[in-house]
Amino acid sequence: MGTKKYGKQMKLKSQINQVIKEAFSKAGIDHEPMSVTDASKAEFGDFQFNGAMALSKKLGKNPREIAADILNHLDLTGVLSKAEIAGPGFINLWLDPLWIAAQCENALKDSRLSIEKRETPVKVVVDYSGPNMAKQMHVGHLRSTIIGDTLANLLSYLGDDVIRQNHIGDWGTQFGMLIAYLEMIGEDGSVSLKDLEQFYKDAKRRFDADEAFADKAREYVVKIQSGDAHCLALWQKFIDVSLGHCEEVYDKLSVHLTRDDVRAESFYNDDLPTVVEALRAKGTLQESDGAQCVFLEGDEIPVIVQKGDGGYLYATTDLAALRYRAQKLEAGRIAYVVDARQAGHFKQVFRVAKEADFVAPEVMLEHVGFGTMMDPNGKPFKTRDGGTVKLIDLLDEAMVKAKDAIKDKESYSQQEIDALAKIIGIGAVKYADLSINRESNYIFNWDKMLSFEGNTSLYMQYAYARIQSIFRKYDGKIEGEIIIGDALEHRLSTMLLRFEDVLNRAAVDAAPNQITTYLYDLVTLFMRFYEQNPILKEGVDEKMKMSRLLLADLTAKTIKQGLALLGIQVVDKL
RNA sequence: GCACUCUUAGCUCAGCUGGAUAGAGCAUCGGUUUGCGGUACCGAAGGUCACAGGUUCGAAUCCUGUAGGGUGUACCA
Repeated sequence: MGTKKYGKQMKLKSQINQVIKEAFSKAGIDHEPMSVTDASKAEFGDFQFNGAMALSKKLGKNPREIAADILNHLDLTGVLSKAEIAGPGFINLWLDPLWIAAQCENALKDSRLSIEKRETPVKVVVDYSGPNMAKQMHVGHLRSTIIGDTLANLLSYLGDDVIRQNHIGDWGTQFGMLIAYLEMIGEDGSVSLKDLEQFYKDAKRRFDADEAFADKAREYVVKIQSGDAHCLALWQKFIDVSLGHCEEVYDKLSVHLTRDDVRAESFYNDDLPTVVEALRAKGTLQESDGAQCVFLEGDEIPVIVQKGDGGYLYATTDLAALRYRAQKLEAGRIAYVVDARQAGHFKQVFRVAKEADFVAPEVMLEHVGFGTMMDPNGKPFKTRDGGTVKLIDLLDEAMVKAKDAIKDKESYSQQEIDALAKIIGIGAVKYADLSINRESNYIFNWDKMLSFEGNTSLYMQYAYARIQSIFRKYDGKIEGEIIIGDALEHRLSTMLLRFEDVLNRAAVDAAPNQITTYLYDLVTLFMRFYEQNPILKEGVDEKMKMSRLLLADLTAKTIKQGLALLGIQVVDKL
């Protein structure tokens, strides 16, 4: 048992790849080996190397021969303990239980679970949420808000320098109407603005019915744009209140957006003429039907940056924002967490920005698109009368429904129940969204998301609480080492070590569902382990008890950390 | 019209850079020495991965075409 001398080193796959690479070199194979993959079945080991088949043609040898050659030079003294050739030339790999155990023990000692921070952080702008100040946040903002926040959490955790940007919509003709109405009502606005949706409707009704009011609204649009102090003050008041509504939602969602992250549309106002000028100077600008356009090679439709009447458009603002982010913020990666329907728009804007040198060629521009939220019938999510569902109402409903999931309500105070309901309810809504492939549409289903069964936040939270209950019951010192006793312990501990790779992969792909899939697999495995390998029961050997407690502890910590990245909390008791 | 995208079990979804007999959950059926939280665990059944070609040693995955759905398509954002 004296071989646990391995340092703190993770990135599981890359370590195994390193072993393979060394074998290649010793065997004199002058090719870069492909990466190992997770074994497709437990009986095939922990990982598998499939590169022998691919090399067959290049080396003019049959794949099993090549596999044998690699295997003969494979170092089975450190990370790996066993390797076998199977089928046409697969190499199945088993990790060394001692090595696994040592790695898990190291992870337990480290507050970051041995997850390394990137040595050279990338400055990443994550643009998400972006609500329109004229209206209340509705379900359409949910996905951007929580996917974006998760991405920001994740990248930040992995060591990137994350800059959150909330590109709120605070500019445009509708604000003339809204502030004219605000002024007409004459109060400070805080009362009537309680329900922005209603306020908007009232203003619109007035606008349509009252010609004088409509004129005033139009006049006010011009006045805000020309910097009229009175109108700007009204406008500012309105934005403040509206942003306050958003913050209420962010707070409920435990989303880390603050006023410091706000870079509103209006922030770029002064830049818009210079963006157009810069494009003109580049010679990419062309007039068409009175509008200033950029025609991109191969695209039918131009990017219009200035209207015939001289006004600017959202493409102009996006270009200004891109330039600001690339040049002022010095971002190396800019991610837009926006509805997939805007794919075409971003594709064009990104191209223009690069071609105009607003953004250096090496800067990664990505549209992190996502699908639409549907009702259980597969239709876009709406209220019964066809209106949009206010996000705050949806979240409140989630908390109400969540109360049913609490086990012994009698043993909690009302306050505790409310706090629990928030953690459960909001967690369920977020998890349901984050656990499906970002790019596809998803069907919103209360019963499913608030179930204890399947890949849900409650199943995770339950597993976590159950582990905590083991520790409450044990209530003693945990001292000892991890012993990999059986196949399930082997699989569980290996799974625990995969966490870092999963996070890195999810960060690259901007895919939160890779994290949830992992957590679900981990918890399922733990539940099986726990069922089969008693921890506190009579007759369990003391050393095994300690080992299992340690594994349970690391599992709980991994669940907690994984959920934390998704912005979901855990509780010790459910 | 053109462009983009999707189609995997009855339902909801995984399936990572192509790899072995395509995986989960729900629903259905059956099981678990009073079980450390049974809101759990185990098992059975269930798929021509829309269809047809192609590339490859190997395709749900890559390419082409067909059918069906969704979305976008110049002065809204």
